[in-house]
Amino acid sequence: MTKPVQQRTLKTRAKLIAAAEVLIAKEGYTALRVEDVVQKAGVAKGTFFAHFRDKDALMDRLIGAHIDRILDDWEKAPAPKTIPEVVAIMSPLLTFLTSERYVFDVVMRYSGATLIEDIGPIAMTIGRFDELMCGWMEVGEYRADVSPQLLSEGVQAFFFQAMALHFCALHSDIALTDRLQSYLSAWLIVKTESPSASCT
Amino acid sequence: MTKPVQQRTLKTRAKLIAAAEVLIAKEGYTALRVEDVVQKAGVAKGTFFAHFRDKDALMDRLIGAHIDRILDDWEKAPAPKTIPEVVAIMSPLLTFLTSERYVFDVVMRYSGATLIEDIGPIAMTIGRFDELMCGWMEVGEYRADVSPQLLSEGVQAFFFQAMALHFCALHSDIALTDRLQSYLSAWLIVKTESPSASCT
DNA sequence: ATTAGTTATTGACCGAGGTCAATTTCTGTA
DNA sequence: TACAGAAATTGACCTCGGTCAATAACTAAT
Repeated sequence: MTKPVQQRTLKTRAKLIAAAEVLIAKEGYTALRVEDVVQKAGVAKGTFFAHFRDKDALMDRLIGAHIDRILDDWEKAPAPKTIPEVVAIMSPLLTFLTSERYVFDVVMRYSGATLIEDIGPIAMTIGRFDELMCGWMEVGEYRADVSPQLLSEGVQAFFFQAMALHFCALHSDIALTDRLQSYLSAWLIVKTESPSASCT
Repeated sequence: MTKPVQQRTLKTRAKLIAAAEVLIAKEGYTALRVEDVVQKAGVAKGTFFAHFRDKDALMDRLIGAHIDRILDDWEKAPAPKTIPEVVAIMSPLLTFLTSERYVFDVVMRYSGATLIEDIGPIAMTIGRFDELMCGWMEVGEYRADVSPQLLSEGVQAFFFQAMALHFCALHSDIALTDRLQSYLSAWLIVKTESPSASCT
C-alpha cells in the first residue's frame, strides 16, 4: 500500500519507452517490433509484457503522448473563430494521424475505451479533443439549433471521415484540409447567413 | 487466355469459403483461424494463401458478401422519405457491423481501397451505400444548400461515428439508432421547417 | 500417347506477438 | 544480519499468420 511500485520498475519502463521512441524515430510506428525494443532496452521479452499488456498498449501510450503534445498547442493558441481557422489549427493533427496508415488504425481502435476502467492515453485525447471543440463551438458564430456537444461530435465524425477518404484511392486526390473545410462549412452553418433557398 | 482458371481452382476455393462460413456461423468472425479453415476444407495451409492474399482477404470477401445481402434489401424496399425511416432501414446493417468489434474494424480498414486496382468487396459495398444514399437524399425533403453527394458522405460519417461511440464505454448507454437519428436530424435539416432561432 | 509447359497443391519452415513456471531481486521485520 | 514474502525478470516455449521450394495435376500440341 505504501510503496507498491519499485524504483527499478520505473527505470525498466523508462528504458523500454526510450528504446521504442528511438526506433520509431528511425523507422516509424509500423516497423516497430517488440523483439527490437527489448533488445535495445537490454531486457528479456517477458519483461516487456510485464509492463505493457501487449504491443498495442505501448503504441497507445506513445501515440497518445504525441497527440497530447499537439493538443497542448491547440490549448495554447487563441480559440479559432472561423472555419478556416479551425481547419488550420487542426492541420498538424491531421498530418500526424495520416502519416502512417497503422497510426490511424490504432487511433481508431483505441479512441473509444471498451471498459471504463481502461481508458487509455488515446481515449483520453479524444476527450480533450471533444472538450476543446465544445469550447470553440461556443465562441464561434456557428449554428445554435443544436447543442455544442452534438456539434463537437459531428466535427469529430467529419474529422475521421476526411482522413478515411484520404486513405482511399478513389478520393485521395482532394486535399485533406479542403475536404474537411467543406464538411465543416456544411455542418457548422454560420449563424449570420440566412439559408439560401430552403424557406419556400 | 481461353481458360486461365481450372475447374479444381473453383472447387477448392468454394470448399475454403464453405468451410469458413460454417466455422463463422458456429463461432463468429473473431474466432476464425486459417488452420481450422484449411483442415475443415481438407487442403494444405499453403493452398489457402494461393487463393487469398491473406486472412483479411477472405474476411473482406465474406463480410462484403454479407453486407451486399443487406444492401439488396435496401434496394428492394421503397426509398425512405423521413429520417426515422432512414434509420429504420439502416438498422440491420448497424446490427451486423456492431455484432463483433472485429467486424467493425475490418470494415473500417477495407472500406477504402488503397490501390485503385484492388477495390475489394467491402469497398464496393461502400460505393453502393453511397449511391443509395445519394438517391434517398434527392427524394426526401432534406436541406438543398449542399449537394446530395456531400450529404451522403456526411451520413456515412455519422453512421460510423454512431457505431464507434457504441463501442465506447463512456457512450454505449445511448441506443445506437437513437444516436444516429439525432445526428441525421441535425445534418439533414428538413426543408419545410424554418430554422428555429438563428436568423436574428 | 507422349511430352513440354503451365498451374495448383503441399507441408516444412519462418517471424513475431504473447505466455508462464522458474529464478532473481527487492523490501520490511525480527 | 538473517530471513520470509512480495515483486520483477528471465527465456524457453506456444500460437498463428504467412512463405516458398518441391511436387503433383492439368492442358494443349505434336
